[in-house]
Amino acid sequence: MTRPVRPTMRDVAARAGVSQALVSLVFRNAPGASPATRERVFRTAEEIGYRPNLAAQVLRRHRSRHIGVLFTMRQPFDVDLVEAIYPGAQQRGYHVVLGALGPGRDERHAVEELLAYRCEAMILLGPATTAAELAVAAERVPIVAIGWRSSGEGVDVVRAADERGARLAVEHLAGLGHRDILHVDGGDRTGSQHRRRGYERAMRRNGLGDFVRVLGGDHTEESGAAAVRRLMGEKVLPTAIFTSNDRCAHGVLDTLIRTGSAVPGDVAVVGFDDSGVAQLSFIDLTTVRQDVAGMAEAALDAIVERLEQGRTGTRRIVLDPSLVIRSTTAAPKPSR
Amino acid sequence: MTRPVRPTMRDVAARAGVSQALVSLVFRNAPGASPATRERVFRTAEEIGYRPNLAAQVLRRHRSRHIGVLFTMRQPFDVDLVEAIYPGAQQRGYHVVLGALGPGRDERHAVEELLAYRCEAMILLGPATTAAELAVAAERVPIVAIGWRSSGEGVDVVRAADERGARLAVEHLAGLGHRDILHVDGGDRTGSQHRRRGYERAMRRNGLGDFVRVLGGDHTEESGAAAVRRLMGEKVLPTAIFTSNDRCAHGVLDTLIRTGSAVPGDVAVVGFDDSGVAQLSFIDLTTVRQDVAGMAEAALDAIVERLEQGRTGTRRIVLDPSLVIRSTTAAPKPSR
DNA sequence: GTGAAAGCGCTAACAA
DNA sequence: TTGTTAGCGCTTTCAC
Repeated sequence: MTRPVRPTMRDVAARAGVSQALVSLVFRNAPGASPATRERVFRTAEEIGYRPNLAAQVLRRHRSRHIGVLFTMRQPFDVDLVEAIYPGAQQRGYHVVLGALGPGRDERHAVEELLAYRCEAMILLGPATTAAELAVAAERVPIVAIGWRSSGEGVDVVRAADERGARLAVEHLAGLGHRDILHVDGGDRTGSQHRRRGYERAMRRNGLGDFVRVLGGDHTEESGAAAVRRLMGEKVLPTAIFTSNDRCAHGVLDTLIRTGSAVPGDVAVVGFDDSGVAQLSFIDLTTVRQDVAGMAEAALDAIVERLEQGRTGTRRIVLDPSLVIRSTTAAPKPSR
Repeated sequence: MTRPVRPTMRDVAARAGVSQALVSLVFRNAPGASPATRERVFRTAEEIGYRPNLAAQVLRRHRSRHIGVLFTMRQPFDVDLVEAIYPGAQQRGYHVVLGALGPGRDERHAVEELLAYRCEAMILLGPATTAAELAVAAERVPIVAIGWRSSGEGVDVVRAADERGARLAVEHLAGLGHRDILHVDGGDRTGSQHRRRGYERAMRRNGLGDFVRVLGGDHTEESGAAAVRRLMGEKVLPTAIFTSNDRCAHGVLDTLIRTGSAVPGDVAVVGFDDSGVAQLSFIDLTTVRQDVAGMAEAALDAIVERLEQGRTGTRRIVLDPSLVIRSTTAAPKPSR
């Protein structure tokens, strides 16, 4: 069991015939080394396969330049966000450390782990943690919650204007002539409460207060499927269904089609997020698009402001969603 | 911009009135401290909010106890594996460091990053990297590739018996009376070639050599949808379609249903993986199940063997897949 | 049962 | 332009 001892800066220095400090200089791209030396150091390092020891760097620099990102692998929207965060972080000179949430890995645990890695800041996607718990973590490092509303101090929030998004959906449907528009909500999931409220208000504002109807759900396909199955017991289906996210819409859509309802002929469907599933050619879901790239940028900017510009006040950034009209919506059948 | 200076072991030691070395002892659960001292150290640490500095630990111990896991967030099967790896790694006393692959984040880059974090070993899920490239990385740390075939030395491989899996699918369909069984393959994706070969062989072995037909695809929903659309131009559809993975099967399934074909009435569909999508109630896909838990365990064991038991020879572990019969398969219509 | 001391690989201030 | 030096926070002998 030979431990593969990796070359250190000292080894590079010895081989290149310079001091170890100079090697450090060169690797940090700091000024103060002649081009010739620079070249030689790099070549020597290459030759012996040297790679900087991040642990030593972090220890010495008192900075890790790591940003922790907590997310749920199963949520396509979270994945979209993570993919947008990666390049943005790199641009700003930070590394991303992923913390996956899931069965058996709760938020507390994951936050602790990211803290142990010496993350300088954390981005939380759709966190379920209470404000109080977050505040504790926020004392240690800047925290940005995406898609989450906090009244807690110290936690920056980036989110979509969920209510406006829901209004876009309702007005689109109402504009097509729909009146019996049902909402499958997202329970206590990210943004759900405000999407539901936005739905209710928009319905009333459009004179459809009598048609307001909400079925309980969450942000999974199964909850959408279950909602439609519950509906099947009734004589008439609503002419349109607006769901709290795309995964739920997927369940609604597929279950409708499999039970013989045409979409959008019999029932129109609108989702929320515009995650990958909505964009599949055979799903082609009309949905409320959240500005993923904008959210990622805003979150990173919020972190940089705190880390490098000394901001201390809490920020709340709200981004406007937009409606993406695809093929799951059309005017209701004239017969109704 | 006050840098929040975190308490160190020295601080704990000073406050508890012991030496710093003793605090270290206590935190490592090493023998040699009285219960009273132990208690006091822990209490003091708690009081001042001390948390061990992982960077310092890694630097000093020459061990990070980190295992890097490279995966594709968009592949449900990869996500299943990651979720199985987490608890297994923890049991064995290791931390998991995630490296996400995706657009703009290639394997080389991700491997380099995990290496920089001082990962002691790496698990690669369905890697696209060539053997040669992997061998370079394998010189530094033990590498286990899941679902990948390597002839390269030094890289352990854990995979499903893809050919057998394909045979299970074909024999199930043939047993139901299907003859015209088409395969949508996975191009160069993980396991595809062997699934295709398994399909071809099983067809011939069952006297269906004349019906062998492969449509090119990959492991995405769109490739399944595209395959069905290509098929629509023809007078008759096959009575059964076997795809190289579940996502592709999803595209096949949904496109069939949307274009008016009944499943399994008109066309039977079989996927591969048994990932989350296959288990959705409204998809309920008959599929070839890969033993995710078994693969995760095998990969972790392979790593521990190398790291702690000094194994050096290359291992190849092949796990048997099994057939999960759900509702997308049935006997073909008698008319045909 | 406890403490002193050396040093992991690197950075950064200072000296030459 | 280059070298010297003092640690970062921790682990780990080796004394006491």
